[in-house]
Amino acid sequence: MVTMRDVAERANVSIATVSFVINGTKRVAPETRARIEAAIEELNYRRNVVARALASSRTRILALLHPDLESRANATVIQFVMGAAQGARERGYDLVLWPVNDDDQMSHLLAGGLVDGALLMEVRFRDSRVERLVASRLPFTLIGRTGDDDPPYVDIDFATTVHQAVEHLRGHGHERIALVTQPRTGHEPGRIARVESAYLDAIAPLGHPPAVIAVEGTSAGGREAARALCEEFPERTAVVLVNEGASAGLVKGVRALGRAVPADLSVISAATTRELGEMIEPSLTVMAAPAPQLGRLAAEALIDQLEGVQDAPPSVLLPCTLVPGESVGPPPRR
Amino acid sequence: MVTMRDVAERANVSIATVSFVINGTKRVAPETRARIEAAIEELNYRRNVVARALASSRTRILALLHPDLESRANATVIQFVMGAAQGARERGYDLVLWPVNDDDQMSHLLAGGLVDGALLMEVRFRDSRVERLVASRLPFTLIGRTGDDDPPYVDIDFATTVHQAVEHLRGHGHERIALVTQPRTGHEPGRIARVESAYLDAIAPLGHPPAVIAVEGTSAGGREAARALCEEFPERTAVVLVNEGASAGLVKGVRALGRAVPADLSVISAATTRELGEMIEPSLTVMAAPAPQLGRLAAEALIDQLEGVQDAPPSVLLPCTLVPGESVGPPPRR
DNA sequence: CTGAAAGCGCTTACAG
DNA sequence: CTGAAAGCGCTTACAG
Repeated sequence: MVTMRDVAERANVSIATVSFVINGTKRVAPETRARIEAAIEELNYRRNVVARALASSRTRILALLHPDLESRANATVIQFVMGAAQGARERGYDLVLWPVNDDDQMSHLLAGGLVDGALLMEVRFRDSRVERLVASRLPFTLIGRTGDDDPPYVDIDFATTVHQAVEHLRGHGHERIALVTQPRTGHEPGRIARVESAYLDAIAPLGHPPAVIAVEGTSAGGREAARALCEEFPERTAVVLVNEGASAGLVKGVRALGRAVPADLSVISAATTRELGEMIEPSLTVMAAPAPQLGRLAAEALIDQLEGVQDAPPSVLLPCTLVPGESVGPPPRR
Repeated sequence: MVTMRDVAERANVSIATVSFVINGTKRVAPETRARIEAAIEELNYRRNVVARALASSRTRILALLHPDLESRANATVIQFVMGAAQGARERGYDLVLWPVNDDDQMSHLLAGGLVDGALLMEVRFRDSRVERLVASRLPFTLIGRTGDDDPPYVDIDFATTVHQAVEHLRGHGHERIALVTQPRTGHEPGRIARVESAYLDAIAPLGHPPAVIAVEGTSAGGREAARALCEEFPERTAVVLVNEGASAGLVKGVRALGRAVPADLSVISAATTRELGEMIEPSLTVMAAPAPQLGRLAAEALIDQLEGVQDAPPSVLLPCTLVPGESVGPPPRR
């Protein structure tokens, strides 16, 4: 292994000077710099990142803390992860995956000193992991939000997204619009509450009572939502989904119950990928999640924080993008 | 920050002894050990992983080298990634994501000394990255295979999988079976060739000429395959897909051309997730890829290699699992 | 069974 | 503008 000492010897300088040149931390005479750069080139030297980390007490590694995604990983999640990895890499950072199940394990990892900061996925309304993170004194950025006065976060702008979805349906003449979300368990993702209130807000001017259906993010959940829609809310002419995993099941379920999409029921699925929309028959109108961008922004926001960049917005909110498919049409005549 | 020195002082021993206790590398008198463990507990000490890495020249970090997956990430890929992360973590290793586009960047990263070994995804038939990896002298495991005499790898057993798919269709009475794969570009994934030859092998006893259709792994690709099937190979009564991304498009396309699934054409999609099958209408019969297991096995194989574990099988091949849906039935009467 | 000490390969005040 | 030296927090022969 070629070390900084080898380079220093070849260039007839001290290792300190080599370090200054590599890091650009101090001005070095042009001739000296040239000698050092030549030596680096000739020896094909690469600075050892571990030694650098120990000496500078900065590892330039970020952790992505996430629950077990092996099973229920949806398409937006991977886009998010890859966006974060890409964003970190471009700034010279590495991203480690930390599948953590319990808070103790998380604290343990955090205390090891491997990472300079953390990205926390799937943030829930009251999230004990956030407390642990705060206690660890490690800088971090949330993906999603907890309560109101939040630490730095990036998130989908669900309020705007839901409003636009409702607006799109209104533009087609719909007035009785249902919402399909996920169940609010003790530790629901913070977004459920936000989505619901945005929905209530958006349909208020229409003068019809709300219809909220919460089901698991699975095909079975989607079919259950279809049944609820047809039986409990038969007057609804359109539905907004904020439940990626249930989207396909809902459409299949609705059609299995003898109702056509969009002739009898218009469907719009928010916070999913355009690819999902294309897979379903009829092609689903979706609001595509800005997952890759959010992943990248999350990494960048954290790095800005670590490097003390000024004027960096502490938090970012991005809406989804409407991608019209064939699942929205005019409401049926009665 | 609490260091090993703090622990040593409190327990009245040298830091060497603390190290022996923590790592279990040398026997230590029970009383001494107890004192040290108590001190660790009281001070809530955690060994610094960076210092350990530098001193032991083992970082216990693995790299996952992958192409840009931001856009075309399919469901099996994320399962694979998460499986690898999980497997590494359970053995006390960390997994960093390295989105690498060009070989130089890869060599550069490899030379930094951050990782003890690498996992290479999406291996192609002739893959220059493998050469770089060999040149770096870093241990690695491939996901997928290149040519014949391969370095250690884990892969889907495509031969067995395709045979089983054909067998399943034969069990339903099909004899004219087509194959849909991906295009063989200059750098095709190594699996395409394997899949094709397994297919040729499996249908040989049926006595009908092969029908191979290669399309992109997208909805558009799937529709193109549907057209090719209906127009160029109208006598085929069943199709085996080894093209996750084209699966939905193929079914939609076939139905759009007025042919029913499975009444006119039976469809089986290999190396995908069961979730994908459920999303499509009619529910697709799939051969579910053992992606989470393969990810885990890849990490474990690499770690075994790093730790010099004996009797560890150098390479692993796992077939997919049949998950019956509603897309396979008897061939149409003519 | 335990300790003193060298060393891993860098960074960073400090001095000149 | 450059260098000598301390130090980051561990591991690991070596000695006793």
